[in-house]
Amino acid sequence: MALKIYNTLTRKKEDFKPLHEGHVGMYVCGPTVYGHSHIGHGKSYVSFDVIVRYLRYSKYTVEYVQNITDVGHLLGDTNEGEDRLLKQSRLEHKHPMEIAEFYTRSYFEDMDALGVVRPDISPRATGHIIEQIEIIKHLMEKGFAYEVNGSVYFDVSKDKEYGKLSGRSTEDAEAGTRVGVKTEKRHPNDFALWKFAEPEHIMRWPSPWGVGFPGWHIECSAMSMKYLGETFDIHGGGMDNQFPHHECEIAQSECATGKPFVRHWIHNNLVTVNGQKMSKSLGNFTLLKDLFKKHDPLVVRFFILQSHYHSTLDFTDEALEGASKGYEKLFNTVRNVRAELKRRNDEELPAGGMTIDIAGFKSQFLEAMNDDFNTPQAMAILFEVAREVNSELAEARLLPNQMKEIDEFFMELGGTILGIFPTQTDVRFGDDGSLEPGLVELIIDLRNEIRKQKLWTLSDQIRDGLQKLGIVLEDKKDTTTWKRA
RNA sequence: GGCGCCGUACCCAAGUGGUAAGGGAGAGGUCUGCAAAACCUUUAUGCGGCGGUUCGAAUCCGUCCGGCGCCUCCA
Repeated sequence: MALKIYNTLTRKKEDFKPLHEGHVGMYVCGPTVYGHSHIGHGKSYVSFDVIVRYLRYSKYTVEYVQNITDVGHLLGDTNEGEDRLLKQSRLEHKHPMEIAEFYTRSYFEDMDALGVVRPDISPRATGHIIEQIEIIKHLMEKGFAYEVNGSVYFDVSKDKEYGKLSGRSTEDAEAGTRVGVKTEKRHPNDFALWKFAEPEHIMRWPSPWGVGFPGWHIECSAMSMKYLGETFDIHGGGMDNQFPHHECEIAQSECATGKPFVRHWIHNNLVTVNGQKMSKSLGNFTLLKDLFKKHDPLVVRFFILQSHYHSTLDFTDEALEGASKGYEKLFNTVRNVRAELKRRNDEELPAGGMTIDIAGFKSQFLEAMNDDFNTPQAMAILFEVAREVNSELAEARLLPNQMKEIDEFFMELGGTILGIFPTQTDVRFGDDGSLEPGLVELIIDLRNEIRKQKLWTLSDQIRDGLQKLGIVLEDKKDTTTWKRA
């Protein structure tokens, strides 16, 4: 079954066909680094991470580029706006580059925790000023841009296709423009490619039009095309960037090269908090670092993937609690299979007798993923398998080779593709190479001797004591398992 | 005003023409020294309301109601 992806450009689910067979060039708009990442970043980059992981699983070679915006762009295309990075640097009394560096590290820290695989290239906007100027020069030469007082603007009226992504005409946009705003632009929809720098503007570069800094949209065109070519396969980003950002990217890129810019546009939907829009201007955003204090980052990842990337996701305590319990249940199964496998690894038993159709479930899972990355559907499959496995496990009916097959199923689909299970040596598996597992197992053995003698008070005392240390014991039919709380 | 999205059980959430996945919570049961975990049963004759197309619609069309997003920085 072929992979289908919803394409914002055509508003249809399409068969995915890369430009060059077996290879995918993918660009996703990265963060502007002037603050810690919030749950919106989490949803966005986890969603695209699964897309990259799945493409790679599907045997594509993926070149994944995600920019770091370290130029603080103006709030709007007029001169009265304020540079966000500069504002933050003033607040923190640090050089803008130090601000950018600090929050870039913070960003990667949070993404690492969420299990997001790092992009192949994380280009910085400030490192590609020359490339940006080159595109602007082309646009000037071709008559798509004009200069006013040291700033350069894209002339929207010259681009007949402007509006094809967002589906809005320039007339529509004009009707919604506030009146009374003074501008040096010829048309309200024209956007800045290069801005003249006032003396107090710290981040500044020389250009053919004087000292200034690049406009907001041009960096993505410059960096994506530099690393992926003038036409590439997938461009992703948040729905809020569909207009004007991506519309402008298309305009300036296609007018500069005369070639189609992007084949598939993928937009992930936004996050709400308790039913309300989360935005910087409303100031109600939840930082990932704060959320991680209450929930395991992998639970957050699980929660995100439990809804489709194209749907809005409402962060409420109740929903997150539910996700946490669900994750615990699923992961318990994975952990128990692993533990049981380890315990009985040496047994030589005849194969066969497997009543769980692992191959069938696997193809159902892949079918869900092929249908525009339907992760909620895919995760439902994992739960169905877990239920059957738990059943068999409780009756001790599984043989080591069968458990191995189940373990591989979970690690491949839940681990490699969805990234919701940690790697095998993770502390969550109680197997991180420390002394602890051996000690706990020794205590369990001793306690089971005590239980044979029916010394319940003492055995409960041991269990409670371990509980306080964060070790949870579970007495099963003929064995006792443990996990970290 | 323009463009667009959504409305599925107490909560979260799949399902785009064939008779309602999955998770959480609740109820009952099994197992168990207890606890925990797990398993089984159960919880929407109905998918915002009303019309229409169809043998058949949560799914398509119309309309109304309700919620939201973009049009200004944001993933």
